[in-house]
Amino acid sequence: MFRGVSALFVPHADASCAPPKHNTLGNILAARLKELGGKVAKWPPNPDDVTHVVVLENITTSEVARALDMQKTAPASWTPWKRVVQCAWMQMALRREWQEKSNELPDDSPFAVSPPGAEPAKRNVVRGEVPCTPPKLRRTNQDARRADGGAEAAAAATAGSSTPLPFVRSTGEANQRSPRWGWAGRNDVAEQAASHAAASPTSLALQPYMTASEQLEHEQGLFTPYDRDAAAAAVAFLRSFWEQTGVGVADRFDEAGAGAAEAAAASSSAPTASKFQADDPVTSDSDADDAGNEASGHDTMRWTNPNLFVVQNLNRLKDHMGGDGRGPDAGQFKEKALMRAIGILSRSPYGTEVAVAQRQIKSANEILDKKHGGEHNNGVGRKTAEKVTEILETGTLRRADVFDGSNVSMDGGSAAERARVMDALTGIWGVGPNIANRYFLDGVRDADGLAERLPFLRRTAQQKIGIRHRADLAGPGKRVPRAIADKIRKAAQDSLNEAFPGTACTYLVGSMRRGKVSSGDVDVMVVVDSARGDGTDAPRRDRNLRSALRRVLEGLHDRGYIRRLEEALAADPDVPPDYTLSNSNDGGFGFEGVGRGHEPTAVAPLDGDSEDEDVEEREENPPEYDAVSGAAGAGGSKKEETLYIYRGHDDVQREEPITWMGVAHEPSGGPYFRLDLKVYPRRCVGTALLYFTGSARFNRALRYWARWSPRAELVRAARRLSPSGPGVLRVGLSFTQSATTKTRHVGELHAHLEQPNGFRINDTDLTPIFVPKRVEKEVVDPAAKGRRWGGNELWQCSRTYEWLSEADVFNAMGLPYIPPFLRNM
DNA sequence: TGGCTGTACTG
DNA sequence: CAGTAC
DNA sequence: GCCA
DNA sequence: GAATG
DNA sequence: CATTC
Repeated sequence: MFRGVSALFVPHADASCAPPKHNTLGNILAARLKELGGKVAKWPPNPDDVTHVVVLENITTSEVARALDMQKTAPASWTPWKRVVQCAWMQMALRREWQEKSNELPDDSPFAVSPPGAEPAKRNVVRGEVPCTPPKLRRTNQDARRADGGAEAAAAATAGSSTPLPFVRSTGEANQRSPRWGWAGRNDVAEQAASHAAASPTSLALQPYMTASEQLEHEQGLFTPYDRDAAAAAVAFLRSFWEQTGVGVADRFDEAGAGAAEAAAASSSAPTASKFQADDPVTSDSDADDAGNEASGHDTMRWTNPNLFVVQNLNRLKDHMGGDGRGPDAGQFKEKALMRAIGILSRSPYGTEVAVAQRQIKSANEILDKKHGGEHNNGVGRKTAEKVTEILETGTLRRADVFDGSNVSMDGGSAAERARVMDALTGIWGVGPNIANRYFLDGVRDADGLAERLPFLRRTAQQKIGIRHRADLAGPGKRVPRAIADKIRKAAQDSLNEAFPGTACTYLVGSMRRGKVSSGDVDVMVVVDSARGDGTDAPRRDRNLRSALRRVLEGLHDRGYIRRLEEALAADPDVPPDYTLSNSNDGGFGFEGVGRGHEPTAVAPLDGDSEDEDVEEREENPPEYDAVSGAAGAGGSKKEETLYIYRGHDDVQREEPITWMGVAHEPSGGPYFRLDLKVYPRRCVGTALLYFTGSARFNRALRYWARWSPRAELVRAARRLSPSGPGVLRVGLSFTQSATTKTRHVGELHAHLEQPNGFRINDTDLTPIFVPKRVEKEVVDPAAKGRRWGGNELWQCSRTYEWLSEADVFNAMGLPYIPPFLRNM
């Protein structure tokens, strides 16, 4: 097709104008171009050898000229212009070749780059991504599809909440639903447990709060009973800390706990209280992590909430606030702020006025007038209050109207359309707000539209899987029933038992462990006890965490739950040419998913003493166990003076957690769902379970509280755990760069430490932290370029602990054990 | 004005 | 790094 | 958006 | 090509 | 990934 074409690739306007390298879009295109008989012009180019100038970005010809100038190419020789076209043209040609076996070059005029002097086209495209104008053809197709979708949606709307939920058993479940704890009061703990037991046939009758996986814990002596009231109080307390919201509300746990418990009990006496369960684990169609949505004005809100109207309006606005990830101006936090108000209102059994009286939400005026004598507003401040006032007074929210008005246009389409498209696109696994936004600006309107472009997009493995299974995975109604999750867990356990009897244990975690009867995905955690078994310290391949994961995957494959990569590709009739080529990362396991850490990566010198080691040599001669165990996270082997970082090498003992995220379905067929596997060493079962059980909000609340709340008990707990008192320490410095905080050792800080005053929690550790107070000496590497200790950095105890149960973790923090089903925040 | 959980991985 | 995910 |  | 951000 | 070494 490209015979006679000699293309010069221009990377992009602000690049250094080096020829495109590696796996860039330019390279992919260049490779295909050569395959199809074209030529790729060398850089710097000889004008005579070039028939097309292909730009990887939507730039003007003058910018191209500037780019060429920088390469010392006489601009004069480039006039008159050859065809300067967007790379989309080549992509289109390639697609045509692939789809239609066409032999003709497509018309390039729609892809011509605007001439010098013309208004530069808007740069609404990621570098290297398919730029700008979508081909006409697809636009009409889209219109057709959109019309269809609209009709369906309308039909669904008239039918009420009858949208079929593919994964949820259609019979029975609705009738098993019962109110849960929380607003409804203390008895509901028991009720919840009962319904939980009903939902989980394998639960022990005697201990109704145990899920199947807890039963397993119990058998292993890991389960700890709990004090129901204390746990409920602790949850109420932590909840008040949800993301900074409740800071200062109560400094003392007991006071706050008692107060909250009281409030809960009081509200339970309200006649209609049980109607307002925002995230009933049994009832809810979505995970608790989405709470707020559930109370939204959509068809999930079946009960009558006096605040429904206000909530609906706030929610309309919230839907347009979707975030820019965690960036500095991330809408994430605005969204969260709105959700706080929405949550308060939707949980309240009273109308707004009553809620105001109860201080569940302050009245707009009150907030505007004063600060409540120092009290906090539950994180609902001026702007939100104004919005509530507006809704109450005018019956609508202008800002939301503006967004929702279909005639309001913004880059790439109307605001209302944007919200819809963003929803559809972010529903794809691997596509977040930023990427979705780019696609929107790019003219993509739905997942199918994105799928059409897939061959010409450099995308992550996740996104490819996400797109391939978009029909099964996307959308709010797609849920996995507990029974299937149980089967998967059991299959995993069985596979391990066959291969490595007695050394590995599986848990069903995620929302399932919190007692939900269905979930958006299946989370299974594997714990490998590498030390158990033959009684020696010697590493064994079969105790390797990675081996365990491989074994689980193979077992799941043998039983028909997951596919090998080849099977997935073979089953897909529409596999585009480069679908398999680029950057697919399956973790080296060969199954349809994204594995983590499969190649040995780095051998870095420790303390800068030794020369760089040869990675390949190390691979050929796997290091002895002693040398490697240090690398595995136990503190480094000073003897070797080299820190080995292996990403899951089968020959070494690997003690770092390993994950696999992929898709699975029932052996008999049926829709695919997301499956997450994570393997941990035994020493962190407790913290790992805590993390992987969630909920996300619970984790955030807990971590935030543990780190920042200078509660006496917390400090005492930290001191109890900490091996050393105050002293002079050397610490690294961390700094913020580009909206993310990086820790890098750019210097040393000699400071007096006070007692540890909090904890830092992650999925492998709970460590006491110190805030260095008086700085004595600061030695900063010039490379730090003036960056200094910010004052908020923490020194973290380097000692590692064994967290063999969740109860240990709670204990260490001075918290009562909080059972999983109470963690649905 | 900076922080809002903490971490690992891709491309 | 920016982005995504858990 | 809210808070310190 | 590996390392870096 | 894009860029630098």
